Amino acid sequence: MGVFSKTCEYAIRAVFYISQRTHEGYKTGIKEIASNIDSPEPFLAKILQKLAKAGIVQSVKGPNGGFYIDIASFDRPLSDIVEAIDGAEIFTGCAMGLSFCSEVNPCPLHNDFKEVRNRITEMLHRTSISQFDEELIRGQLSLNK
Amino acid sequence: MGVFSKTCEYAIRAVFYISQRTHEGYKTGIKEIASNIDSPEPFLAKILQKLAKAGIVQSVKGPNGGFYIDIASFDRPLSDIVEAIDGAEIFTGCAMGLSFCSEVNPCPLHNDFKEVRNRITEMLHRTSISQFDEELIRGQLSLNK
DNA sequence: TAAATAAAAGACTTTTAAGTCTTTTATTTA
DNA sequence: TAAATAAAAGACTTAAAAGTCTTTTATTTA
Ligand code: FES
Ligand code: FES
Repeated sequence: MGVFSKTCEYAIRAVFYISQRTHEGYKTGIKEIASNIDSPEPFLAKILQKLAKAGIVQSVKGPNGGFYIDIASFDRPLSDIVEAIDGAEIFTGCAMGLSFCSEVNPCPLHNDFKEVRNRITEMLHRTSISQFDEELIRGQLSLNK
Repeated sequence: MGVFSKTCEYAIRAVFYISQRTHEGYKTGIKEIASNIDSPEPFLAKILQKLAKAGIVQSVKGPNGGFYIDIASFDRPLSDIVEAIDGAEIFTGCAMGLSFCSEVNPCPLHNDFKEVRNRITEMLHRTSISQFDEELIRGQLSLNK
């Protein structure tokens, strides 16, 4: 089990890929996205629908249609994707599954785990959707395999 | 979704509870453990069987039987529990679900995520099963709710 | 040694996550 | 305006995680 659900992993990879393609001036169809991020095509379709409803990606139907990211969305943080797919638990939940994390009656791992959680939160808030476009275009970063 | 599976959360809570009770001089039955860590009793039974096979907890059947932790196991790190239940993925896996994490062809989150993963790994290696016994006995830490 | 106790074992069910398929709707272009 | 294209919608299936139940085995104690 990873830190994010499989669905969320596909979502993040897809959004990075779409951002890169938008940066290059293209709208991108599901088939191309799926093959470039190594995900099952119909499942990815479901995920992109959800992201489109959340306003994280944009889409147009018909010939020359596909998915893209509008200027306003380029700077959205990765945390928006994670929250839309997996919810907020990763930002607030207890390491050991207590129903809520608190300073007043903490679990044994609380002090260490809140640092971990903060790091994850910082990473996801600091990182933007379009942040890696150039490195992806240059082929220095990987979204598949 | 948390960082650990639900099964693993129960396992950690149970082991801390058994350690505390062993420290106080008792063997503890499943019913008592389940009610004190707020877990479903028959599911916990399965989990404890697995931990017993892994040598992380010890058990004796029959009257006055139950679960306890032998002296040699007190100092085992929490990572042994996590690895026995969830496997090693949390220590080595890629944030975005690439089939392996590497420096040579990293995903966009690699540099940030390896720090997160290192923190989790350190926390789990540094923390021992018996480390919180006294605070648990004093009621300063919580394993339920 | 019989009865009681408590974990081990394994088959089973339920729930959730992951993945697929078919039909509909919107858009473009010939 | 018809044909082609591509996403949206929703019903559906499969696989994995979570949880339950019943029977067996080991141990103790009366
Ligand atoms: S109470 Fe468990 S992490 Fe805060
Ligand atoms: S390659 Fe993704 S975390 Fe290392």
